[in-house]
Formats: sequence, structure tokens, C-alpha cells
Amino acid sequence: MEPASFSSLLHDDAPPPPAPKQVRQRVAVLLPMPFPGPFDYAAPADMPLQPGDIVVVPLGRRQETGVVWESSPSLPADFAPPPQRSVDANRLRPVAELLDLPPLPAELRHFIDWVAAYTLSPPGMVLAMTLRLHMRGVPVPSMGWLLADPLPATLRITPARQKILDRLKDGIARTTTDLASAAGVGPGVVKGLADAKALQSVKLGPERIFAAPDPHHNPPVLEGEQQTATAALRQTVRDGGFSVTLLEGVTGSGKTEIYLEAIAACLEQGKQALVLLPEIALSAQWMQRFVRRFGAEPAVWHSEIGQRARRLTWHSTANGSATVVVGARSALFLPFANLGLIIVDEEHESLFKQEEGVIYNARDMAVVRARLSGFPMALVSATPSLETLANAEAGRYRHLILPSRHGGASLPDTQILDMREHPPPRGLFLSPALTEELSATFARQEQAMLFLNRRGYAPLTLCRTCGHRMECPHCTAWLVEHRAKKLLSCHYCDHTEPMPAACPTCGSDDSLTAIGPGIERITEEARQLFPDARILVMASDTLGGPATTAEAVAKISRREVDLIIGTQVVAKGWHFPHLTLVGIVDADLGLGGADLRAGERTIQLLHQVAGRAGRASTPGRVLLQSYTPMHPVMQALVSGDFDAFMAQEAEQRRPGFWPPYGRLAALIISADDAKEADATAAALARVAPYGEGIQVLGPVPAPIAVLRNRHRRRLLLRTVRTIAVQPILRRWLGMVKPGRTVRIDVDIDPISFL
DNA sequence: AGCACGCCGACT
DNA sequence: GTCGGCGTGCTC
Repeated sequence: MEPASFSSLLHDDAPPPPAPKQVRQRVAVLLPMPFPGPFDYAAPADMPLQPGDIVVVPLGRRQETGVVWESSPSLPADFAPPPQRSVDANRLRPVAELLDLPPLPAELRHFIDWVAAYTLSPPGMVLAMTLRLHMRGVPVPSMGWLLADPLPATLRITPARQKILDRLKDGIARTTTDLASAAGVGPGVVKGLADAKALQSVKLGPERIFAAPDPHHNPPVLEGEQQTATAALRQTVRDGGFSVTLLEGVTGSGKTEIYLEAIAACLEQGKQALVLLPEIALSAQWMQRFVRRFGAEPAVWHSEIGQRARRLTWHSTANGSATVVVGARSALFLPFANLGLIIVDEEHESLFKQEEGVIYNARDMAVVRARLSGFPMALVSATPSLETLANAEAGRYRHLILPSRHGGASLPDTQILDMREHPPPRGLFLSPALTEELSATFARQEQAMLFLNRRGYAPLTLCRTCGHRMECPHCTAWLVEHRAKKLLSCHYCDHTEPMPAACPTCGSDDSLTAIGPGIERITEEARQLFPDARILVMASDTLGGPATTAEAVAKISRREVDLIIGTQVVAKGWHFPHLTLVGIVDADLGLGGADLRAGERTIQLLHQVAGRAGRASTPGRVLLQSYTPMHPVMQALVSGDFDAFMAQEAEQRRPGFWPPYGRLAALIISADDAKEADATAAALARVAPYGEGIQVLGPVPAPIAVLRNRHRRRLLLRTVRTIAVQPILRRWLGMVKPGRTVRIDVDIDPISFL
């Protein structure tokens, strides 16, 4: 959770390791593969190799790209993976090639080792997150064209050729395709000019692709608290050195403007800045703000960018020409040449947690990266996580608070609709009290939003005759009806099946009944109530890509929509100036499970959704439909006293040493066969660690006991803050050999308990 | 992670 | 009699 408190593990001033006996020219090469550590190779005499160099090496009968690694990681012995015995010198194969790429900086290599040790992952798998070149063998820079100097004396000039030549007069090299499309001619014209020796080919560096964001382009006019916070943050960036600042402020308080100034300060220092956002694909509005401030777009990194853009950003990050990168969590592993600032926006978001492969929290690892490299970073949120608040309170993070919305907009007025007093009509889900407010809002020509964090039509389909529930054949989960597609689908795996006409168990016709609402069902209800309202549905499965999302948002801004019905995606920092009413269809959803963070997560989500209302001059209103109106989460949303709620939440966690007052690690044991999973779980339990401040809970079946046909059991290790879980886990896992089909996943600082 | 080698079913 | 299924095992 708070890796910054691991100062004792960082070994800033570790003594140099004893020099190993020199055996020929041995170099360690870390490969992006799940080996326990680097492999040793022989360095050819004519190939000077330094740690960080990106090389091609033979592995078995293929060639792989890897990185020359230090043989001695500067981590404490019990935190680092156990050393491997080195292979005989006569088995060493020579490094095949040294690639013409910037070497990975020592800070990044150290970071990779640190993350591997912290998450108990093979270091190669962490390296893979940096080295994801997605290309066979050598990354070839693309070729571009410049005007030949001198131009051939006898060159036939045609109109098409002239256009090309005009384009190249600025002396900037371009690719064939770029050149042809810019000039509006076919690529053959470029080819013809090249054949006529009128063009010279050059290696096209990516540095020409990214226009540099200009810190002086359009500085904002800031006042009051905004200005104070900006000045403080700018000064922190100028001072340099490691620090964490928590920038807390409600929606509309100007957090983004302020951290853009921190980025400006970073650019003024000639350093690169990284902004981590939970889901970059949905942030067209964020991009507009950035361009308004800096006059150019940042480089973008997320899972859905194309191969070309990915490669370009990677190389531009490595050579320093991309000065600002905005990205999802994996951007943290880009090979920045000169990183000087990280901003983690919406730091409380669970999307920063990667749940597969290397299981890590990008927010926490961002703190580690800043610490290892010695530069400042900022965590930004309207509803900071308890971990972050605890760090701020303990003085480890500086806390900047922006108490008000700027531009005169007031916070929305939040009220609970007690569903026991105002029940919806039978079989429906919107209380009359809410629908009246919706009517009134439409009558005033204002926009409204209904929020329900549940995709599809209904979460459960059951047979009225025999009680059969439609369940996923591969998971312990109900199938969700998607009526528009006439499908039942599992939201935990990719299973879908057509909606059956009759009950598969008893064969009764027309007895399958939808139980509970999903967003489609709310849409149906709203259409019946407000046939004239223009409704827009926003859900991750209906929005498609970033382009359609941007268009949907634009339609809302142009007032072409009266009612937005959405899931979680509507919570993301959108600015909807005409939205004045937000109805939370099921405020209690999410409080059900026995999840450690259920309350915290619910209040963060609902607060964020509520923040969509009333951002311009019109005050907003939020109505929470709840069957538990006295729940502390509901009360806190009404009072707006987020601090008091978090303080209370903290007090509940303190006595049992739950995070942030203790450390957690989950072991997830999964197997094709339930007995195998049980056997390994039991074997682990038999040799569970014990001692003062150490506790093991479980094993228990995971809440989703079967996922993708894998039977899952969980164990939870909990320690007090002063005891690191990694050495304990290493010893523990070393004592048990899982069955051949059994896998044990380690989740340090778990967020999801499914 | 790949990519081999290695032993048991349906085809030219 | 072969082609090929993917189960274990190795790669410096």
C-alpha cells in the first residue's frame, strides 16, 4: 500500500557488492520472460556492453531481445528474489547484437527490480511491461524523405511532383505515406521522385512527430486558493527531489488546471512529465484542456493505441522527445529518458490496480518510481483513498486542499429518497418522487442523468415455475440478460448464450423472469415515462471506442440530449454544463458484499457521479434512491462530510490492523479440479506463517468460487505495518509445491476480494 | 513465454 | 504404418 514507507528496503546507500571472480566476459541479460532472473551470456570482445543496453541474444533456437542487467540488485537479501547459481562458463552463448536504442536508465532498471521484488513477480515479466516492443526482433526506425541536395539538374516537374517538393521545403523529413497524403497525390509520385534522385532517404526519428507542449502557451489566470496551491506545487517541482503531494479538491475546484501548472514547471526545467489517468480512452475532454493550456497534444499511451503509435511513443519517451505522456497504468513502465514529475489523477480509482499477470497498483508504484529517481509527484482526487489520506496525515505526503468550486458554481444539493417511503410502482425501479423531479427538470429545459452501475437488462433471470436460475456454466455467477442483443452473458468471462424461450430445467414456456434492474431496463422504464425525452445511454459496452464516446459527450454539451442513463463510465471527469439533476437508481448497490473497502468505494463512486450535476451557473441536485437511508455512506453523501466518513472508516480498520494500518497479501489458489485446489490450499494452511503481528486468514472458497472453469480458494496474510509481507511469502511459498494443474497467484495489497 | 521432445488415436 | 493431439521440460 504505502511503498514510500519502505525506505529501509530501498538501500539508498548500500555498500558496493564484493567483486565477483571474472569468468571471461560474462554479462547478465534480463529477458522479458517469466524466468526467475537474468541469464548469463558471453560478451563478444568487440561489443562493449553496459548495463541497460538493449541486446539480441540466442535463446534455445530463437533470438530474443533483452537488456543487459546488473548482476547484483541493490535490494535487501530477503526482499529480493533468491540468487540463482550461475551457469558454467562453457555453456555461455555470445550476445548476438547490440541494438541502436537508448539504454534503459539505471533508475528504471532499479525500479523494475523493485517492482518485481515487491509483487513477487519474475523480474522478466516486469521488464516485459517496459520492453513491450511488440515487434519481431529489431525495432526498425521508419524511413523518411528529404529533398536531395543538390537536386538533379534534369528533373521533370509535374504538378503532382511540385506539390511534393513544396511540402519538403521546410526541411522536415516525412514518410512516403505522410508525404503523399499531405500533398494529395499517390505514393507512386514520391517513389518516382526518389527514383529520379530528387529525394534522399533518412532515418525518421520520432522526435519530429510530437510537437512540444509549450509551458508558456496559455497560462491560466488563477485566484485565491487555486493560486496558492499552484504556487506551492510549482515550487515543489522547481525544488526537485522526491516528495508526494496530495491535491484534494471537489469536482470543479480546478485540480486539473493546477496540476497542469506543475507540468508547466516541469517542462520549464527541461524534464519529462507523466500523467496517469484511470482510463485514457475516455478522456477527450481532458485532452482539450491540455491542448488549450500547452498548444500541443501530449503523447498518449494506453492499451488500445495502434502498433505504430505505440512504437512511436515508446521511442519518443526513450529519446526524450515526448515531453509529456498521458496514459493508463502501464505508461508507468515507459523508458523515460529524463522523467521529472508524475501526476496520478483520480488516485483513489481501483482501475490503477492491474489484476492479471504482474499484479501491481500503478498509483503506489508511481510513488516508488518517483522515490527511486528522486523527483516529485502528485496524487489528485476529489475523494482520496484511505491509504493516501493516512499517508498525508502521517506527514509522509503533503496535503493541498481546494475547498470550493470556482466560477461561482455551488455544490449539488444531495437528498436521499427513502425507497421504503417512496416505493416505485410494482415491477419498476424509479420512485415517483424521482420521476417527478425528472419531469420538472425536462420542463426547465435542463438535462438529467440516471446512474446505475450495472450493465444489461437484468442481473438475474429465474424461472417462475421451478426456481431455476440462469447461471454461467464456467463461473459461479448469474448470467446477465442483454435484451437488445437477445443474449445472456457472463460478466466475469466471455460466455454468452442466446436467451432461451423456455426454462432449460422444467421446460415451462414464458416463465423466465428478469429480476432486478440493469441499465437497459431503466432505459425502458424511462422511455415509457418520458416518451419525448431524448435519451442517451452510456455504458462501456454501448459506447464503443473513444471516437464514439467523444461524440456522445459532444451531443450532451450541445444539448441534444435530455436524459443520460449511464453506468460507471459517466462518473469519469466529464464536464456537462447543462446537467442539473442526477438520480442514483440504486445507491445501496456495492454495499452488499463483505468487502473491506465497500463503503469507501461506494462513497467515492457516488460522490464522483454526484459531481456531474450543476457545474455551470445552475445549481445541481442529486437524489439517492436507497433502502438504507441511515447508512453512514448515505448520511455522508447528504452532509457532504467526506472527511468525517473517512475518519470513521479509518477507526474501524485501525484495531484489526487492516490497511492502511497493516499490510495485506492475498494468495489465490486455482485449479481445474476443486479437490486439487483444496489440497494445495490446505497444504499452504498447514505451514502458514505465524508470529507476533502476523496472521493468516483462510483458506476459503473465493466469492467467485469458479471463474473460467477454475476452482479458486483464497488465503489472506495480514501483518502489522512494520512487517513486510514479501519475505514471509517467499519462505511460505517455498514450502509448498503446488499440484501440476494448480496455480498460486500472489496479490500484494489486494483491492478486489473476488 | 515459446518451442521442443515425447508417447497414444484416426487417417492417407 | 504415419500425422498430430497437447503434457512436461528447458532455454544462459
